[in-house]
Amino acid sequence: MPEGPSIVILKEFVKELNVEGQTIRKVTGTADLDIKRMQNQKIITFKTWGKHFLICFKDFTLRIHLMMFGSYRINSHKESKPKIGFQFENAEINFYTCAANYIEGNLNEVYDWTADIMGKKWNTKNTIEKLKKEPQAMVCDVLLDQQIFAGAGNIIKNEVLYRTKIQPQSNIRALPAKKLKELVEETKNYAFDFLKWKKANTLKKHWEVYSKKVCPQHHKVTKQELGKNKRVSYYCEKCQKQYN
DNA sequence: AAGGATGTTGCCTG
DNA sequence: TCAGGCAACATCCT
Repeated sequence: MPEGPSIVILKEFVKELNVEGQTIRKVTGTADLDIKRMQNQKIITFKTWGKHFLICFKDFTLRIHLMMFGSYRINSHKESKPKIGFQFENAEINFYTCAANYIEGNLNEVYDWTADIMGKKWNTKNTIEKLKKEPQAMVCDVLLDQQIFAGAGNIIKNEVLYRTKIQPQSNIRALPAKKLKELVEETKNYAFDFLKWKKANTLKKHWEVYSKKVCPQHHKVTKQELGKNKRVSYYCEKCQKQYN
């Protein structure tokens, strides 16, 4: 489910319900949280930041993270009890297998909106500045750093590195300025391609290295756990260059 | 059909 | 003491 673009799709679906400004009739669920707090409260709006789905109330916000296995149903439900579910006068939203937490006060004090790769305030220059502060970092690590590329996940990481022809172990400091800029710009470009393909149900079809055995040039794809986080990197040793 | 994976947190250990 | 490692969470696809 996750990665930023999928959360944007969730937000778009939810906004179509036109429940912003409406009062929640009933909140149900197994979440370890004071869920009754939201009952009879008016929803101001829905937002996203990276992989976070945000339900905003007057003085607080509910943050939902779908993690690896999360799912949701709109105007329907699964057989299992939702982790958290909302009933409106004419609509229903249910979330399963997610992490839910309250954020108190002003969201702008919690979130750096310029970090969200799907957001309006995201910008190349700002992101390059952040990257330059971590010259020793590997590109496979920074692409998963939510403070820099909020919303990027392992699919985006691998596909962007293939597009930009950079091997995942490369260090930031070793990338020529032009290449660094390309890396940053392509992350946003790929994220929006991801959004478009996900909506069309054709995302997997467009994978060039992620979960693939061969790249589009018919070279063998290397699969390796790399970086601080030991997440899997898929890359082509022939098409992608190692910088260091 | 067992194994792996689009993610993150927090506990345990050396 | 604290950073790093790793389990936990929980579901669906291959």
